[in-house]
Amino acid sequence: MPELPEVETSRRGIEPWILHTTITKVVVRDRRLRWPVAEGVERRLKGREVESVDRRAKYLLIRTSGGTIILHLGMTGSVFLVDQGAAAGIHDHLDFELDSGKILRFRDPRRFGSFHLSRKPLAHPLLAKLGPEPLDDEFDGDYLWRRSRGRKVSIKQFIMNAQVVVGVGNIYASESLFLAGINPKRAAGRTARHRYDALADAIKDILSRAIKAGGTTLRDFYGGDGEPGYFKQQLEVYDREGEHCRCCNTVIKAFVQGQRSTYYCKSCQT
DNA sequence: CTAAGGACCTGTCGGC
DNA sequence: TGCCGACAGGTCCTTA
Repeated sequence: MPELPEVETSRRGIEPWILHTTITKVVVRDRRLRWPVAEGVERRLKGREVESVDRRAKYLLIRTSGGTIILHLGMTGSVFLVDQGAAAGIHDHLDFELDSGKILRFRDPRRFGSFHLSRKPLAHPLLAKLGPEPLDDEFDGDYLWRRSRGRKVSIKQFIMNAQVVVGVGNIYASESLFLAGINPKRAAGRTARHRYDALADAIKDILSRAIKAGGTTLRDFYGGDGEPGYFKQQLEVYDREGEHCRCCNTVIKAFVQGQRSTYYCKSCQT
């Protein structure tokens, strides 16, 4: 479900509700997430105040005096607030009860999401080797070009690799390649420097606009405030197979690449 | 080191 | 109406 804009939308949605509140109780209904939820997290978090709500890649980082909660939403995860006493559904795996009378609830039907508690979250094995944030200044065309030398993978799979750059998932990979005019099948190592300049700019542009629109809701994404994302209306190629390119009227094609669907316009993207 | 494929899960949708 | 396969916003792990 969530790529970087959706996680950032979730972060902004929950932050005002949980910052500087105290966790009075943690309820784990199902420990079977992507990795089993560690024993004892309930005790470690009880009575702790939420000191900050951050994001690194697609991870939400909720810092408390008892350690930092590292939450990943996987494909179908979401976080939202409900009033205390609200009935939990079958996929509501985690509750963080707050002294404000609200509950921060984690729901995840497919259970690809994860929950960890760490004193040093950025050094956690899952986060330690991640590439740069796409919206940071250190991420640019020169960086992408340098990292891509000698790589034979397609450029689409290259930018979806979190060790190269984080946060670019299946939707925004197709979208940014369209915006940069690059064919997704092109080999990463055989793509010219000036194209990487355009691609880095496109990634920053797409992600910024998607965050501004509250993310993309295709099926079931809702931000922490319960609102869907409105970026779907701005998608140029993703999920538009058989429809016409808004730029040149060519029919949008789809094919599978690395077991993920890719959408593109064969006329605009070379 | 890189690249490719499988694995983990549940829900939904289209076709027969 | 009911069943069955295909597919879905992620990413780690194993194998070659």
